[in-house]
Amino acid sequence: MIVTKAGRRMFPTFQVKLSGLDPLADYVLLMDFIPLDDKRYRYAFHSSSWLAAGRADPAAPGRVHFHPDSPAKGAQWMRQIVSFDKLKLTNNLLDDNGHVRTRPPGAGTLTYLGRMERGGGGPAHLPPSHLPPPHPQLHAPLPAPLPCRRRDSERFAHQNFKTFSFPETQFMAVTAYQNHRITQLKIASNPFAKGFRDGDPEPW
Amino acid sequence: MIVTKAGRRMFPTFQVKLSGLDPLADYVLLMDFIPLDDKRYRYAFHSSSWLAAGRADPAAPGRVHFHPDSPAKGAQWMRQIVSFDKLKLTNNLLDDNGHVRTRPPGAGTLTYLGRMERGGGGPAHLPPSHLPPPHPQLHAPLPAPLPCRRRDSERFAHQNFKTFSFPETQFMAVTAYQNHRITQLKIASNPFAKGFRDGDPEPW
DNA sequence: CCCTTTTCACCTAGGTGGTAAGAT
DNA sequence: ATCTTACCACCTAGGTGAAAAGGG
Repeated sequence: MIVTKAGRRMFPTFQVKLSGLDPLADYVLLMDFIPLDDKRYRYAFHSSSWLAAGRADPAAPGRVHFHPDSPAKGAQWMRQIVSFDKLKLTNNLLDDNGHVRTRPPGAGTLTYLGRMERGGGGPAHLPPSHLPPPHPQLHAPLPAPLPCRRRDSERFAHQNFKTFSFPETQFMAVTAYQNHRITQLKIASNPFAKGFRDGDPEPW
Repeated sequence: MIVTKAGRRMFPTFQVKLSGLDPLADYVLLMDFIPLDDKRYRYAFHSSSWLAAGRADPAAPGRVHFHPDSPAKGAQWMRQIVSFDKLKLTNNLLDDNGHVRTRPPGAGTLTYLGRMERGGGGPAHLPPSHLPPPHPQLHAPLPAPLPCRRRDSERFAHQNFKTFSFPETQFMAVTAYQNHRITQLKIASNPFAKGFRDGDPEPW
């Protein structure tokens, strides 16, 4: 994924379909990102692969992205696919513009994973001792006590929530694409990059 | 205001600054429109004025527009000006696309007034016997019982809310502008109509 | 040298009133 | 005759990767 100072959307967007919620209970849905390890990577063009190259910067505080519809009833969340298309990735440690979200310090080459959470919110980032998680898993949200709106929610943490992560959502965070095939895949599939397409439609 | 089948934004946007709320309580903010009378109007070009011309269609059920940030804490509402810029006016009696909102039946010439409400929501339209209100007033919201999210809120009505209306927010709903000076005012002030401006900037 | 930031042309997405055609 | 709809050119607003410029 491209990461910028102003914040860049993920593509494709992280989307989930929820089931098993209490239709009448209120839920807050949120997402954060966990480094798969504490290494820094470098792309080796000759072998077309990522090579470990030193340690990553010390654990960034790790921010949390609340789904804008939070809080909402379980019935509302389950009605249709929940899309985190407003989420943006940034490498700016300061600037916390509204929905702009997490990424680690300087190096643009850490492996990340979308993690969806629930509950009061809070510093949902796992303590460094938990890293790296062997296999990212996806967990699902639970009902919460009612007074939970954004800010207020951030007090409660690590209680009454389930976390889910998906291995297939791993990605490399970069400030510029390293692999030309990734670039072409994005150009071919992201509507906003249509201006860079040439010729043959949709072989993806 | 122009009113279309697909829904048209108001311009200028209805905005309010709130004070006196309980910072920690949850509030739902909503808005609806009340005909100033039950007459139908026709624009007389020769006198440049609106003339009453028969009765309006029977009271349309009158829909309600919930501010998208609802519910939120009083502190959140008071932090900055609350803008209803997502609100749209429509003359389509059926089609209730998300945020699209009220307007009466056929005639595009009724006088309306933005009315902001609070509480469970519900059929906030006043019964016909209350029409026309002599002078539209603006009322302010009150704290509500917690489980209030959109749909669920619509059960509760006429309880625990205050209504405010402003005389200066009266307008004529039309399907096409009748008064050329209104057209020019909109073109001069609405950024999206910049394409129709010619020459001199901002004499408004 | 490698990585990041800035700027840009080119898109998507959607809000304007004008205009002509349609509806009653 | 009057009101409404559908379509249009022209905007705002913002999401793309490319390319050039900047920084350690």
